[in-house]
Amino acid sequence: MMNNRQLADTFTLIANLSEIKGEVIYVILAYRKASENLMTLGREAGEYWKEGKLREIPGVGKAIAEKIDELLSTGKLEFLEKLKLEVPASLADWLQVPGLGPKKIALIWKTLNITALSELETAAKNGQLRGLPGMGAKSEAAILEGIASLARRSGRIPLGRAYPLAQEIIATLKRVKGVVAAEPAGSLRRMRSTVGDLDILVASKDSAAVMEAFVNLPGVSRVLGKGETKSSIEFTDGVRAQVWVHPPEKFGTALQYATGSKDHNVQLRQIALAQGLSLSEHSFTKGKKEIFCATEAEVYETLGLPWIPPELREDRGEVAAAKANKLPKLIELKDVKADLQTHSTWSDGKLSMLEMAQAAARRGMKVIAFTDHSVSLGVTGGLKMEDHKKQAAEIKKIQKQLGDKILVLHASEVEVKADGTLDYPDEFLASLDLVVASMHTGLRQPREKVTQRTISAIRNPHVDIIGHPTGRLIPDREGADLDMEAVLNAAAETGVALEINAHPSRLDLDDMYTRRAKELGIPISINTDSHSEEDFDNLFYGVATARRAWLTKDDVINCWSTKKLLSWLQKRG
DNA sequence: GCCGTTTTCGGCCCGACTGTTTTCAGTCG
Repeated sequence: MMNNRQLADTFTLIANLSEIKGEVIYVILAYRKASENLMTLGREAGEYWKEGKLREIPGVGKAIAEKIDELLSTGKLEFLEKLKLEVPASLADWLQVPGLGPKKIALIWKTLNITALSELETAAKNGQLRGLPGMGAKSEAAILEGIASLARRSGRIPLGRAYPLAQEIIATLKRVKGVVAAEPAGSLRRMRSTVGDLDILVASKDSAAVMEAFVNLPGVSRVLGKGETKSSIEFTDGVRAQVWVHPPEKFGTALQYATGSKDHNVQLRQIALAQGLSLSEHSFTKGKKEIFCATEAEVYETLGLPWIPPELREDRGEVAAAKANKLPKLIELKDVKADLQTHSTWSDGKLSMLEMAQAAARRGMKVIAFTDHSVSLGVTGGLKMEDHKKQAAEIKKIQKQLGDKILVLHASEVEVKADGTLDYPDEFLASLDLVVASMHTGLRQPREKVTQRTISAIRNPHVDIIGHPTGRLIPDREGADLDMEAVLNAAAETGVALEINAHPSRLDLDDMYTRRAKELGIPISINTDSHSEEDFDNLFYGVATARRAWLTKDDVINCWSTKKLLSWLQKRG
């Protein structure tokens, strides 16, 4: 059965081919919207389908519901097959080329009768594109450069790489004379796990100076555009960045606009229109009157709304919640008091337990659990059962040194083996303070098998937390093909906690599934999985993911008082 | 193609930038 991602890809393909075909734009937008909503559903469309409730999925009406039904029943779609006969599917790849849109693609395809990207490249090299209506030598060169940059770019940029890079750029821009403020915007500010490019917003009256500094940043290979309010660049590694410059008195509307998401902004504009206001990145206008907002809070206030945190601005119900004054009080970094998955030199960590505990304490942690790997994960120096006696003795010793600065828990990240059994027997697991069960191998098992494996770990009464539940690695590896609804239901039943692994290459569970987990009342645990001191700083990304999932500090066991956490662990056995 | 405290029909955000235009179309976010 097709999963949400495959369904979403199908509708994106329909949208792309329809666009090249020249279909009315709103039909295309509808397919795109449905595709996006499927990607961020948190629950398989197949579940809705079984219940006969496909149309409850936002953006899915009669026509798209019928198409989903056909895809889920037969795995095929007659409509798409016919569409491919009209517009060759390979043309959809052309849309990935920066600077090439549906109109030009259709023009080139129909005039030169070519469909492969390689043919397009050859045509451009041979000078066959100049001379087509509206195209000259520059368009031709831009397409060639676009194809080359496509090859350089490896898709979306992980947040863990994008965020520090953006901070560097911001630090440089803040030193430019006249700059009052500089902030990340776009999906970067909304803290999505991956971003397409880096968006940065600057407040200054002297736009030219900022643009000059921006296009001259170290490592810039191309300037894609340079204007008074907006410029964009590409670095040698293919990463793209974009800056907007607005005067300080317009910074609020500009930051709100540039942060998005697009759909969130559409909602705000509609509220504005209902009040007779028009909202742009520059200001509100009412007839000839213009209202400026220097801060974002003023923008929302003008609309009669409380300020909405950027992580929520995905058009997933946040505007309605704001209207009803029911926005959650989101978890913050300072609320986290415990790190329940860390590694020391006992397995593959770089520092001793004492050094790790001290580093965690310096960051305000009150509890740290050492979850060194279990025996079967040989490459990590996994611990045999008898090793744990020695580790327990060392914990006793360092606890004396640490005093009441931080409480050290003796734990283990126990491997869920390919056959679904855990690496240690139950009697032994019962003797540990805390058990995290994780999968590192056999992630490509068939859906049923890998799901059953996870559920059997969830059902083990000694397991407290399921570590990085899907095993995804950003941006390289998709997670296991889990039946997530079954996994979440099992977790809700047993009360086990699911982890948001804070490492930026994991962020697993993701925001969508975490939000679904919250709906089902499942406790969440945010852990850094630290192997070194710097790794503790990744907590920031884990908390951001939790915020995107609408979590409050009560939803996260790492924020509980030590007493409450220990009593929860004790009850679980 | 979707959707509804202004609509079951008529809307659906809109401004900036570039290139090929001589007043605008295409692309992008």
